Amino acid sequence: MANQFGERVRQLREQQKLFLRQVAPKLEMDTAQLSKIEKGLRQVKKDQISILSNVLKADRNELSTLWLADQVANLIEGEPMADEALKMVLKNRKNK
Amino acid sequence: MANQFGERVRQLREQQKLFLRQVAPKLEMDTAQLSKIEKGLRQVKKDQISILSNVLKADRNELSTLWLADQVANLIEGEPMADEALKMVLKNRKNK
DNA sequence: ATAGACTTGTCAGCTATTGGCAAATATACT
DNA sequence: AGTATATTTGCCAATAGCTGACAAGTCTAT
Repeated sequence: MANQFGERVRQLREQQKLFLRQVAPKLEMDTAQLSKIEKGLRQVKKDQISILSNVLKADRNELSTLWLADQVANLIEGEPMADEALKMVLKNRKNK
Repeated sequence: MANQFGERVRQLREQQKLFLRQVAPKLEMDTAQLSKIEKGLRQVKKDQISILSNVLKADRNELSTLWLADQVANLIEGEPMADEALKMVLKNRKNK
């Protein structure tokens, strides 16, 4: 299961030398939840992504992109027609 | 909301000159449900896709691809970082 | 062994989705 | 007009899936 988002959050948090205990309250959750988010076992809410990027002094677009890429990757994982479907989506997007 | 899958199903069903009433029972559902599926208001189950492609004499891969493309399109719709995320997913897939 | 950081498990409560039916609408035919 | 057939829409109980909250667990260092 793709979890680039959670891994990056952990990396950023450790770079800032912050503990789960320090970050979790900013998101109004406990350390257990944040731990699961970093491990990809729980979903983060979209509005929590911008809070996270503030607390971790990260680029909001970077985190949003990683989060979305994980969603897509999980959706298509194990799907034989994944490549064709992705190409189709890209093609349809360009026609706009 | 993307619904290439449902539109194609309807097209195929009409080409085969079949009524909802004739197709729905093969999927163990009523006409209302199948109608909603064709309109993209309800999800079809994956194992129903192959049944549909048999009944409608269609290519299972084509329908699977359309279905998956819809899922992805709905997931990323309205997301500012959609293009970057899609590119990231494609790039990660190639490294395998 | 105590403390601190993180992880894991559980589960009630919440939310979203589904299945099934009934009623409404649309279209065609007499 | 009315009748018949096809499709659509609305509703809601049942189900499935997810979340929040807490407790208990592991791991590491002192």
